[in-house]
Amino acid sequence: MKFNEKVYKIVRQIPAGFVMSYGQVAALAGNMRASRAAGYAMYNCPYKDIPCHRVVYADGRLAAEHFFGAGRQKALLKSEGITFTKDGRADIKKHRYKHIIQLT
DNA sequence: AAGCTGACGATGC
DNA sequence: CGCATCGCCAGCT
Repeated sequence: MKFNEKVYKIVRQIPAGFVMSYGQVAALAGNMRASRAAGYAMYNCPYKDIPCHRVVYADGRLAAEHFFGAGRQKALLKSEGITFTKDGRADIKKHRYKHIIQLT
């Protein structure tokens, strides 16, 4: 299975109300340093059932508005219960999903 | 087969 | 704390 496929399966299993960093996804996909590759995988976005909006930067920042539209990702996350700091970052400290994810 | 690219992350200043 | 730089890895051309 390709790295990208793993990434998709992982991201797809992130429950609403939680977020994961690209690096976290990459780690679960097999390579802790492949955060960029994980982002590349998201860029492909082959399936629409992938909650790619729940994947954020390690520091809680959201992806560039260019991909989701102005404030789109933030709105989605907020609607799922994610809280934000005044800096505009997702409160990843509280909502980071740290459970094991199955790749099957 | 080789090089280029990018939804990243850690460090340095 | 914000900005700049370097290093990383998988995929694409």
